[in-house]
Order: sequence, then C-alpha cells, then structure tokens
Amino acid sequence: MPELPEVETVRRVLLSIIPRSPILDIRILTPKILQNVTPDEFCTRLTGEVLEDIQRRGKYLILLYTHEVLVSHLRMEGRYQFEENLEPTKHDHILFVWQEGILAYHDTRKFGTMHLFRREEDIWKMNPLQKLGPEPMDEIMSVSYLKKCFQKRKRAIKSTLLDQTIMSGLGNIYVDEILFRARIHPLRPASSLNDEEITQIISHSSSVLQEAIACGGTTIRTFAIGTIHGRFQHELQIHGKNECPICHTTIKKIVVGGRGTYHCKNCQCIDKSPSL
DNA sequence: CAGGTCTCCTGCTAGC
DNA sequence: TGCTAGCAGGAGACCT
Repeated sequence: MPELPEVETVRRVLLSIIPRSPILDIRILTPKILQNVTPDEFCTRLTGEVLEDIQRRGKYLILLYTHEVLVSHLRMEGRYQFEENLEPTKHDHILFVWQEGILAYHDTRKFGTMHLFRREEDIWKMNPLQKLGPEPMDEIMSVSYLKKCFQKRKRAIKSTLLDQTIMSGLGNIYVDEILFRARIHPLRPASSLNDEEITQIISHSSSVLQEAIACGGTTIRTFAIGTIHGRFQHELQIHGKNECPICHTTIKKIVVGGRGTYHCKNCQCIDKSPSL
C-alpha cells in the first residue's frame, strides 16, 4: 500500500511521464473518487489544462496545472498507469486523455480520493491538506514540538504516530519499524515518552522514510507506474516477521487502534526500564 | 478536545 | 472442490 515513500516515488515517475500538453478529455467511470466537485465540473475545469509541476505533502500528491490543482490520495491500493493505448478495466476509475496516451487512475477498493482546487485558492487552508502536521524530515519537527503534541495524549504511541495531524506521512508498516528501531512498545501512552525516546522517534522516522524513498526509486519501470516494486520490503525488521532480528524472540502481533501491529515484547518493553 | 468505533470496498484466505 | 464469513486498512464521520 502506498505510504509516503511510495507516494514520493509515484510523484517522480508521474513528473517524468505525464505529457506537458493540454488534456484532451477526461472520463469519470467512478464518480465517488471525486470529493469536492461534480464529474461535470471536474471534466470542464481540467480539460485543456497543462501540467506544470507535482508536489507532495504527506501521502497526498499535488498536481499543479495551469489554472487548477488536483490533490490525489491513493489510500490503500490506488495507482496510476500511463499507456499509449489503454483499454480501461473494471478497476480503472478516472481517465486523463492526451494526444500522447491515457493516464488511468486504478484502485481496486475505490478508497482513493481526488480534490480539485483553483490555483488562486490557498489549498493549505482547506481540507484535506489544512490539518496535516509536519513530516518527520521537516525543519519544524523537533522534540519540543512532539512533546507538546504528546503531552495530553494518553492513547498508544502507535495510534498517535498514525495521526496525520501530528506528523504526516507515516503509515502502519513504517510506524512498526520506527517503534522497533526506537525500542518503544506500541502500546506506550504517548504522554509517557521522555525526551530521549521522542528524539529516537524523530530520528528513526526520518531515516526509515529516507531509506524507503531511496529503495523505492530503484526498481521503477518508467512506462507503467502500476508496476512499482519497492526494495524496502526486504529491509523490514519487524512488520510481518516471525522472529526478532536482535534477540530472536517470537514476534507478537497485536491489534492497536484497529491496526495489525508487530513488536518484540523483549526489545520493546512496555515499561520504561531498559531491557537490553 | 481526546479518543473510540463505524464506514467505505474488494481481494484474499481460513475453515468447513 | 467450492462456498462463505471474516479480515485488512487510511482517513473522515459520528458519538461519548
């Protein structure tokens, strides 16, 4: 499933393959993907537009066209595929048509979303971007910032790190990896973390994401984004594993905030006393 | 405001 | 072999 590193990879690939010519036509096969505009409005406003740039914030793709901004979230299984001659299948929902070919938004579970804004609108003050917190590698990310966020939160650190309004970009798999590297139990109340542990979280969040971005960029086929296979899955230490790579204890899978959560009960102690 | 639960959706799998 | 119930999960809605 696409998380920040995958979205960043998609951003780079889309930048390289989307034609810099006017969109000739748009076909909406599944209207529910569109969040804040009608299908008619979406087609009218984007037809004739030319892509200028693509940005990313957290897991959102931000496509800047001449007069419009398309904000796309891939959720679980969303992906884009560009082909010269594309015959839509049952999971293709939105088609962007150029002289040079067709870009299809493909999403088996239809969880993905698209928002459309005008360039003059301040998208950072509107949903869904307005509530996003800083990314782990942003300058304003600091121990004092997170400490303040964690202060009144008694909920599990795992759930807290998945909250995109506090820190954006982390998904289920990466949070497990970060907490394992930081040796923090996923059920620890966020408010119980000390400065040293928060420092560890920031540093591992940043390094896990950057390693994953570096891996994601290596195995892309530039002609079809639907077939990205990142290398980072081979670097996972805890998520989906059976045995702890450090102490060889059997890894526990529990449910935290409704999310499958892997941790080593030996290396990631529930109380603060060091277990190594 | 914090936080828990439900919802969306469909492919996959465990169990019969 | 074939069927079905249940599960997975990001983020927003809704309730306490």
